[in-house]
Amino acid sequence: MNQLQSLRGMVDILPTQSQQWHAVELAMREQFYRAGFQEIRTPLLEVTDLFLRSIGEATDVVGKEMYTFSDRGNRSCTLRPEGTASVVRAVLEHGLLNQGQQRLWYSGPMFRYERPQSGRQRQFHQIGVECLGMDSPLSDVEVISVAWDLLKSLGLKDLVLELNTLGTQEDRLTYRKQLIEWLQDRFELLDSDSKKRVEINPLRILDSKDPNTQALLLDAPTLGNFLCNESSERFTAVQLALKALEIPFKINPRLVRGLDYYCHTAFEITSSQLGSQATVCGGGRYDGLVRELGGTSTSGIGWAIGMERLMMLLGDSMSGGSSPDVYLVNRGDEAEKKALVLARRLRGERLAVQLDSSGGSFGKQFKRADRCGASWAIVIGDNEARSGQLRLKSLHRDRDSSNANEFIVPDSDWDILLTYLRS
RNA sequence: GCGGGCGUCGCCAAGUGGUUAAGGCAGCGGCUUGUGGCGCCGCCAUUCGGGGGUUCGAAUCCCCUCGCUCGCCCCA
Repeated sequence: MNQLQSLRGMVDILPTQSQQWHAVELAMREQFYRAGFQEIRTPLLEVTDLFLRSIGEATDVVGKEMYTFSDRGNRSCTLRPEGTASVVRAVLEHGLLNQGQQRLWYSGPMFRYERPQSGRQRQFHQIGVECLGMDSPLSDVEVISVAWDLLKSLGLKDLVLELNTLGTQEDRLTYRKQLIEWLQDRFELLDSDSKKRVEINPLRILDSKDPNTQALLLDAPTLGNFLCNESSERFTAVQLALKALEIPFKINPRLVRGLDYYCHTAFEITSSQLGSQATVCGGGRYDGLVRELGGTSTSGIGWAIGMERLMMLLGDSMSGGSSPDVYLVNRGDEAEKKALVLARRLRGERLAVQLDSSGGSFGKQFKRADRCGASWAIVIGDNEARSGQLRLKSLHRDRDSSNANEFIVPDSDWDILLTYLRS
């Protein structure tokens, strides 16, 4: 077929689904408002360097997944692959930290050039929060609880909170050294993917899917043993606070966030119902990022929820089309004009009004009125136009009963008309 | 980037070498140009993702290509 279609991995959200998106977004705004977060909106396009410096050049996101191109001024630009870097950039650019801590939320499309599959698209949507200038372990837990409660409030079940600590930069460096040594001693026993990673990204070998490698790793040194006092105390504090909030969690020592800027608390909320892309929410602490991007050392923590994955979990539990209150059946030149005017007036009264503008017999127009689920039909034909009357007909109730479902109202009697339509 | 599955009307589909490519839903028109939901009738793929080949003959076989989908890697 020569038919034009959307780019691979770019998905349309059709009217039947947009309803559910609105419902979810509304629920989220409400939660953010109550938790004291404010919205920030940043551009979709940023200077490539922002992501190189924040996410890390060795990561897959930067290495092979960015939509990068040169603009007409020959600047290297990138469609944002995630939200945190942009938010931090904006906060620094506008000096928001001079006004104290920041509790921000954002939402919008992100872009990653990957092979699409279930729960993964090239343009996808995230909604997330970023807190800057808050370094108590309690703030980790508060932020996690906002995500947890949010997902719970949408009626999701079977969620698992997975938790880990990545320690400080120094913790990881010493651990990394030890791990590389340990791996090099067993180099020949590793799978081919892991062999390539020994020097580049040894921590990720811990997450290898190869069963032999996994078996081997049972005896490998673990990051837990390399944590400094501050790191392990913090981790304990986080766990205690989660228990106090009665949020269940599972420690997953293999949970290593893919982006360089994470440290200390790392977490994911997963669902067994999502197939192989099980993470619906992921986040963690990133105390080094602000300085990395040129600000004064400031702690940060945040998370992001993948909207498409969330929608998959919700099924169609929150969908449901909207139908108009009134369908305006009209026929005849004079009647059409009156109907057009009436439609506007009723809309001014906050009623949802659909005007039949395709003409045809009354029978045809009623068919359409019925199909769109309107509660009321208002009929204006030649007779009504002449006599200054409106004919109302209830389309839902009283269909089979003997109750009257048709009423005649003078078009000058606005109050009676509205009373009917709102009943 | 690498594997597996699949591609027949807007949607769900039958059809696996032989004259006009079933059927259902949706849509449109009519019975009914002053009244909907039911019913009945009619219309709705010169064409089977695209290109090439084999054959007297292909949606059906072969090759190439494009797309979708699931998985790997990685992430939300």
